[in-house]
Amino acid sequence: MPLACQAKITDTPTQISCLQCSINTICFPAGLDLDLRTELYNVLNHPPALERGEVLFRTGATMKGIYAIRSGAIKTYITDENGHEQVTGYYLPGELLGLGALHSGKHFQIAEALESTYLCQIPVEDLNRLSKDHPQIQEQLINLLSKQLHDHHKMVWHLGLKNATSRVAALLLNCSERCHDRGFSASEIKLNLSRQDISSHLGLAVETVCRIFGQLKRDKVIDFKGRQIDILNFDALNEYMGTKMVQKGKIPRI
Amino acid sequence: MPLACQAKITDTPTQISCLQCSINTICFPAGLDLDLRTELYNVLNHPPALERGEVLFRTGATMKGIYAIRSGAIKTYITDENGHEQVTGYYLPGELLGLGALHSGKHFQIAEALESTYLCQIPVEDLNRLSKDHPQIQEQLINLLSKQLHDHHKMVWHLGLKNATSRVAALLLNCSERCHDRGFSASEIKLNLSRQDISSHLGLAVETVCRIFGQLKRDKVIDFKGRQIDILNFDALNEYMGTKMVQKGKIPRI
DNA sequence: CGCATCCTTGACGAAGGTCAACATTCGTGG
DNA sequence: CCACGAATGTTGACCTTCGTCAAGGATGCG
Repeated sequence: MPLACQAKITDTPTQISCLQCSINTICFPAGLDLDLRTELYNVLNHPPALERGEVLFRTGATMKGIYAIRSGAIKTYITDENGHEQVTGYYLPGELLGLGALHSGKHFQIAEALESTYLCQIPVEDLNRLSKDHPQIQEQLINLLSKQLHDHHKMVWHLGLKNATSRVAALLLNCSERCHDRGFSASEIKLNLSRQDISSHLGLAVETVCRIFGQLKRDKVIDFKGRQIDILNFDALNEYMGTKMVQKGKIPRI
Repeated sequence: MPLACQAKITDTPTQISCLQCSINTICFPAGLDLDLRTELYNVLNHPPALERGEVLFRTGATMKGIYAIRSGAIKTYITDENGHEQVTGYYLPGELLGLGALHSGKHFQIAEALESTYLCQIPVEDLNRLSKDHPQIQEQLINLLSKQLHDHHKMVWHLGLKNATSRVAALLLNCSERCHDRGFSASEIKLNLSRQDISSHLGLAVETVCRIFGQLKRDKVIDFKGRQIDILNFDALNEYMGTKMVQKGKIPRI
């Protein structure tokens, strides 16, 4: 019986193996008998790849399943009446998507691929069916939900930071940490959000994000080329995120 | 067999009945047999009231159980090295606390009572034990977690809004909605956070929060006396939260 | 190659932070 | 019950940070 997905671990977040995946505890819980493994293998499916700009689900759509990202990246956002979008989340390989819709069965946000993205999906009906008979699976689901909740608490913390630089620093460190947790490099990260996406996520203007990136580069805290970011000085970044840097003239003009 | 808590529904969020409580589906799931009800009644306990300023749990503390607020209010916050605190959440009667700690067993934030607060608690070990035998309970827990996740997505959205007034409006509307969901008044809310707490939560200065409150009062969008807030014009508040209000001179000096 | 999209930088003004003074509320002890 | 002080809330003056507008550069795609 082959495992469902067997990608290799690489240095930059491209493809992820089941070992690093958020839902591997669901797909392949420890100490499971062969029958259940087989059944899981049968319900776990791989939708066709999403191309950049393609939408996985929209606001109000019925939840079809829970998704884990195998490779690529997804952003979630909401739009107001004027079509103006605000990014609410950014998901990396190995991470789960759309769990906030479990209780209502309806999605609240729009999920869009930022690049070619491969997913694993477990359809809700299969999940529900298997859950009924296997408390282990439910237990894992509870753990995953709790973990996500924890991550979101962190995000609320980061978004409540008072100045632009600390919010940018928090985003970079958060992304770095998540990459690291999945076995990728913590210092060389590909943040495939446009500057526009980043600014909308953090509640800033695009130009402010650019200027802060530029400043961090000049200060040799990070280096970047486009969306490929290299963190050079974690300590400095942590200080920027903390309260220390609320002093005068940290980001002078020119 | 008496039910565990039998408070009455009132107009302002003081005490909540089990009917409106988040965890009533856990305490008393529909179609449960008498044995399980009895067992639930036995594990559900009521810790002594917390007084204003008392701490329910701290960062790093072992999770003892899941808590629902019967009456009162709780804020959660984190502190940096300098002891500066940042509020990350605000919890009303009928709401759940500390679910983000389920996966690790350790709390990440500090939870502190904002006034005299009564709680219901289900100890983790009892929850785990009952969960093993009763998939219904686990299912409910999954629903609750998913609901919270959804709420936090909203919070991330609100905190990403670009200007101070819209963030304040979002907080007020969010609070109003949650009061309404629990059967309380949507327009007359007691937001028992200090201005300091609000500002720290929204990433603003205290003075800014005061000025925005003052402006909203002058514009007859809200009225307030201390922490008792009366929403007079929901449409206006919604517009403030949206993008419309990013025009010039909305908050002139005097 | 040419267009569209994204990124970057500058100049300027407005929103919001900081500092300071004062008002109000609340809790405590006389 | 009042008096006092501490904590909290409010307002004003001033200045920094950040948003806006505008222009130009880089990148990618057909």
